[in-house]
Amino acid sequence: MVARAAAGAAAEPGSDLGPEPVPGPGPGSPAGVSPIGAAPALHVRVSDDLKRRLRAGEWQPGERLPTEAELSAQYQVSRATVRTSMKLLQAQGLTQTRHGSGSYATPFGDAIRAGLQELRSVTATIAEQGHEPGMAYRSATFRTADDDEAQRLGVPPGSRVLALERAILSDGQVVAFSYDWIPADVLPDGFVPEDLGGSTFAFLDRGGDTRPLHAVAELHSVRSSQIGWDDARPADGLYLLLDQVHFASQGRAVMHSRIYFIEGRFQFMILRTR
Amino acid sequence: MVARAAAGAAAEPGSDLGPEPVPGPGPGSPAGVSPIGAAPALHVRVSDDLKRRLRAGEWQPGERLPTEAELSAQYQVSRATVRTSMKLLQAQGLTQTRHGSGSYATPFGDAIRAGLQELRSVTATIAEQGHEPGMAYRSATFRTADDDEAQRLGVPPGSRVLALERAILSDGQVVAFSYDWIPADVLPDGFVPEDLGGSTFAFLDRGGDTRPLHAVAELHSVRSSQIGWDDARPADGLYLLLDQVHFASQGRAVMHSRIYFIEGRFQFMILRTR
DNA sequence: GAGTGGTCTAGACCACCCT
DNA sequence: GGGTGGTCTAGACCACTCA
Repeated sequence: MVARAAAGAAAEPGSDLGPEPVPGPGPGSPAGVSPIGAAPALHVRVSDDLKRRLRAGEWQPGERLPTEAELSAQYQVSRATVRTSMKLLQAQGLTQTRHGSGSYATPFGDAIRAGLQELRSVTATIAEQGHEPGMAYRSATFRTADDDEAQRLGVPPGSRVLALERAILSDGQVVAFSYDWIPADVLPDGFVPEDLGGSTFAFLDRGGDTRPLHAVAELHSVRSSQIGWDDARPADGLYLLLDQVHFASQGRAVMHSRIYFIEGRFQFMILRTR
Repeated sequence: MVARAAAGAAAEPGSDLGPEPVPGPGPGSPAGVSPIGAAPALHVRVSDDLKRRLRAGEWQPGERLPTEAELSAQYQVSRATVRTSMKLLQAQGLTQTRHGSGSYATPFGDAIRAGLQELRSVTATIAEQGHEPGMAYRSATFRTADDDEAQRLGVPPGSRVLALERAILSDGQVVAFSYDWIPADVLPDGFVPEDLGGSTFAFLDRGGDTRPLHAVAELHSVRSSQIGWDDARPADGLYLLLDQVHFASQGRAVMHSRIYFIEGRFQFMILRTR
């Protein structure tokens, strides 16, 4: 059985050539230098390059992309890898694929972006939408987690947690009130609240093994006069609540957030696909 | 080159054996008969069976599932197929996978399911959560689209649209009020409202080129006494509004829906990843 | 260092679209 | 009927985890 001796072996380990179509269209491109660390997976590089070409307008909305076989030849990768890349594009709503016909650039394109399914900090989302994010801390105190809170975070009842209360701003206007709880053992030794800086997300990222990878979010409609503070509160007391627990590797819960978005001040978009 | 003569060829076409672990746990199960039409893909059957076993409690939350190699042997499929199945489970938040360690049943479990990012009909979501979906039409009438409506659907102002008003039920209880608009030219010749049947989604699916592939959804918190009808309305008038336009192939808008979910009666979950 | 998931390849056949 | 995407297999090597 089994022919093919020298098969297997993915892309040569040393191949640090950035994403680029091999015999492709333009002449030798400047090759986007990969910063440090491990190179992204092949299918990610291919996908990134296809994104670049889409942005560059190589295929207009509705236009058909090259066939999988053609892309496979262009990038010198297997068709399976091309297919994985195409899946990424589809998931981001950049292309549509029709069985027996081909893959097409979607008419939407840039419009999307603020998708809820992608785990990003609120401030990052605001920035990406072209606004100036801001943050106003109201308090940052250590407390003892009550039973309910401990359960959400998967820590023993009575554990210490850092409780935060913040207002999230966009172009100087309050768009949300955020209540966060972070288990004390997630924080580094000698931590003081000042270390948090602007984004808790960025802070957890720096921790290495506390980097949030997933969040399980629940959505609710809430009306209350008890949420928020000062005159930033909306008159009607109407909020969209994003109640989420963030998980790092190992399935470790690193933060529980309840973000009350003031209805009408923040755009919530979701691209739904199947 | 190329050994293996009788390779390739997926599962024997005739194999209508429902999803079941081959040498697996329980003794020969009654094999859920697949109704009509094409059998689901192998990886879907495997995935469905794993879901069944998860529901049955074969692996408790946090517990490790068998390795990919083991599952590959159990189901007599390639590891690649097992991996595709696992991806489905992950996307639905039922399992988490840790590189070098294994796949684990999530601590969330059943709660999830209603993942917003997956485009499914509300009735399908209800059914998948183990409840009995229902639908009560209040009206189905042809109207002239106003400018705003026409723009959302990408049809000329003044076009005819079918306007629907429905209540969505779960186990006999109203969980949402739905207002839908479908361009008349999406409907087949000789259409009468009775053709709609239970799910508009299923109806559009039958149309071939009207099958919804994407939806761009917006979320809002709404409080109003004008939504809904009869005594099914909640006292506080609080709703979570899912305002979405469905697109079929070619980027054609085929339906605009505003679904007002009664706060507290429907679980909205999103698995956010990066 | 053994075990487990992550990535990638080459090849095969099927289902669907279009001309 | 030819072309295109959809599914599946077998095999290989790599990266990570954990005892």
